[in-house]
Amino acid sequence: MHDMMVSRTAPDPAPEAQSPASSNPSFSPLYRQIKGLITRGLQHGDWKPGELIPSESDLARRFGVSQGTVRKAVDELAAEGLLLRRQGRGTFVSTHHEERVKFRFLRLVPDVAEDARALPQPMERQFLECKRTRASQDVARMLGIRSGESVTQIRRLLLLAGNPVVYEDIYLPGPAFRALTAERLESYRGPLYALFESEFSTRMVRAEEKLRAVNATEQEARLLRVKEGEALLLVERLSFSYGELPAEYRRGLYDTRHHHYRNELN
Amino acid sequence: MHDMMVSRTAPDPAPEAQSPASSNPSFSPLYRQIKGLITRGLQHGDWKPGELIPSESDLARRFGVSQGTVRKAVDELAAEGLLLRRQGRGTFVSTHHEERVKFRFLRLVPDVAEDARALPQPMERQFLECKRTRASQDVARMLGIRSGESVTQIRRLLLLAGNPVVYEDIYLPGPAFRALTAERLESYRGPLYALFESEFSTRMVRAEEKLRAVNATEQEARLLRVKEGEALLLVERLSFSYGELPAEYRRGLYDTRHHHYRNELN
DNA sequence: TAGTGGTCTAGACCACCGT
DNA sequence: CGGTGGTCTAGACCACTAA
Repeated sequence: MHDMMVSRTAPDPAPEAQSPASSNPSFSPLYRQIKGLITRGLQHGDWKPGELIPSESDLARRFGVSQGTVRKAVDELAAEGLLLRRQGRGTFVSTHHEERVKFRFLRLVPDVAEDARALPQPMERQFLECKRTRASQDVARMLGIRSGESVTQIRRLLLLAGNPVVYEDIYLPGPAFRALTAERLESYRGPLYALFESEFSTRMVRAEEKLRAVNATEQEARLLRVKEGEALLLVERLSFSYGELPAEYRRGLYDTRHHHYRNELN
Repeated sequence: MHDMMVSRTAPDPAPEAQSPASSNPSFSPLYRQIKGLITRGLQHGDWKPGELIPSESDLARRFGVSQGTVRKAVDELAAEGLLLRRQGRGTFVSTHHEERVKFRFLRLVPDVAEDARALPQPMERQFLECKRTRASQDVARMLGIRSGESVTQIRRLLLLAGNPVVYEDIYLPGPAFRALTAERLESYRGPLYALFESEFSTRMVRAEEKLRAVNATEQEARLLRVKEGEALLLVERLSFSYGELPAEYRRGLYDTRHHHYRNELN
């Protein structure tokens, strides 16, 4: 991260929250430019997940703006989950190692959970496969690569008290995950995304999911120990790393007889 | 809404974003108290959905605080969807009549939708029933009333191009909806929540959904024109009005062969 | 006690909307 | 043009953390 001043008329590259009929479309407030600079610092690896970033007053000095302007930029980044503020300590780069944000993307909760907001107890994992393969047309389209390109595929089960609840295929693009092995997956304690972050420099920032109900095939039924034809929740997830880069495609089948997918609408 | 000053030490009744190990738990920043006062004004009906609320400087004068403090309060309310800011015009009470927020709670989109963020075209509606009945134990528990109390039940289909896609039962608590009839439902153009807002003084502010996959029963299969046993997406929704008041319970079955439920994770 | 984020203020100016 | 929300500043003080 370099010290640098900032212009007051540069356009905002981020398409978020744009007025459709803006009189001056090439206008970006200062704090958004600061936000962009901080984001670039995160992408570039100036500060790694879990690390402390410079204080607001420090950043304000570097960028040549007031602390309030930096504050607004950091506010938005914290709201998007890229940064984590801790009063009295400083501002940290978000990480999937954080106890508070573990399983941030898993919305499956047991029906009997007394408090739906409580953290789910971790499930047992069983890895069935971890191999290099070529992207099918579907997978390639989701990941924004060409079909036939190399991807890493993980197949696993999640179990609760010995009962399989989730069966999923995970696809990771490109050569970044070449070194990933079944053994490493087995030995690692903690969320997959924490592993990806620590050892493969890929941090998942946000994700889009598509949900549908499907009837279990014979193979799926066997693995999840349900009857063939049983209704399963199919969850397709596309995860993005910094800069809206598609970094993982996941296809999960959830047994929802004793669990449900929880969502909040605002 | 009365003019009134505000204390600097009153506790924050809202449990949101509380530090678990706060040294001084009975501390609430000024802007949260202002937020509470505005929320109370909304509950009390001082400003109705779609109406303009007083300007920030006006509110600041009334409450005896600076404009920046009011601003922060309004920012949060706008982020929660209770208010809508429009530069140059003012701040408005959110309404389900807004073109931009119609079908805010319906996450079902056609598989072929080129832009997932595009507004779905409105579906045809077919009301099967609208009657007064007694709350079952399940429904009563969800709505926070006693079983046996009077509720209004609506049963309907949503269709796209003549094909049924959603079959749902809607339960509304108490006497507020006594006047609701099948005829009114049939004649009304626009989202249900807009009708509830305009004619029954009930605005849905947020909702929680539980999703699972179920096999279609014979009756469900007939209504949705699918095979018996076909996997359907069961969506249970509990909607809340101002002040976290449960105001609607909904049990919907979605045919997800050509549609999916879309969700974003952050 | 020093340093961090969190709140609050007062004032200036800008972008946008309706008239 | 006046009024609204939106941005930016500078400075004061508070709450919290760690040493």
